[in-house]
Amino acid sequence: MRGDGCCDMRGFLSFLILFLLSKRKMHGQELAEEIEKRKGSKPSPGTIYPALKSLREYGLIEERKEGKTVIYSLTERGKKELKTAKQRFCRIFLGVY
Amino acid sequence: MRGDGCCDMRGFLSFLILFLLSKRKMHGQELAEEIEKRKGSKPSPGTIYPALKSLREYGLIEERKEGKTVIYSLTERGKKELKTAKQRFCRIFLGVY
DNA sequence: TTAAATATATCGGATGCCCAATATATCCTA
DNA sequence: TAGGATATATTGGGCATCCGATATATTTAA
Repeated sequence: MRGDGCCDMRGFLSFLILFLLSKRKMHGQELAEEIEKRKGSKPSPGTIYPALKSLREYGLIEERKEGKTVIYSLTERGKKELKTAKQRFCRIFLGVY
Repeated sequence: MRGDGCCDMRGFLSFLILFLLSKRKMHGQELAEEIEKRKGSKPSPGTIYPALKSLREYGLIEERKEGKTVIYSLTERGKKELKTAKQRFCRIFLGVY
């Protein structure tokens, strides 16, 4: 339990990244800003890049280098994984609007 | 990232407990079973009771001993905390149905 | 061609969720 | 009044998330 009240809710970052990338492909900084909009604080580089690396290693996202930035997008496997993760998510939090 | 796919989603337990107790007061085992229904696996005693203790120490839930069992319910502060946690939750996961 | 700015990436460590094992207490049954 | 079943509780530790600090690469500005 941390200062921001109860309910740490750690462990949702990868899920959120998959969800955001399913809306549109983005590079890391864009992702960090989208997350900041939602949760109030911007994830640090030490948070966002290891998470992206992990998702890539699991074959759920792929990268395309484009000059300075790297564009991340979902793989087919990532889309499938997001779908089942969503179902799990919805069953767990059924009724929490 | 763990075996059950991506998206660990740990750190939601306290939140879920507050939510479930807002529906009806329960004792620990009932809570564990409700959580099992939602997430598929039953939290172990070493998970559920420390979580309850923590929530009690933060003044978010209160206990009433009743023979063998202990009935847990939300305090006023717990209700308030749940409300803001819900708002945070909904903003973070906006669009994830 | 420096210098600053931006993006990506890694490392070490703090935090705390969660579990397995174990212990205690109460209730029920024979 | 034993013995089993159920509920509560604690302890120790594993492990993933997440952050701060630091490093590298590319782009832009001067």
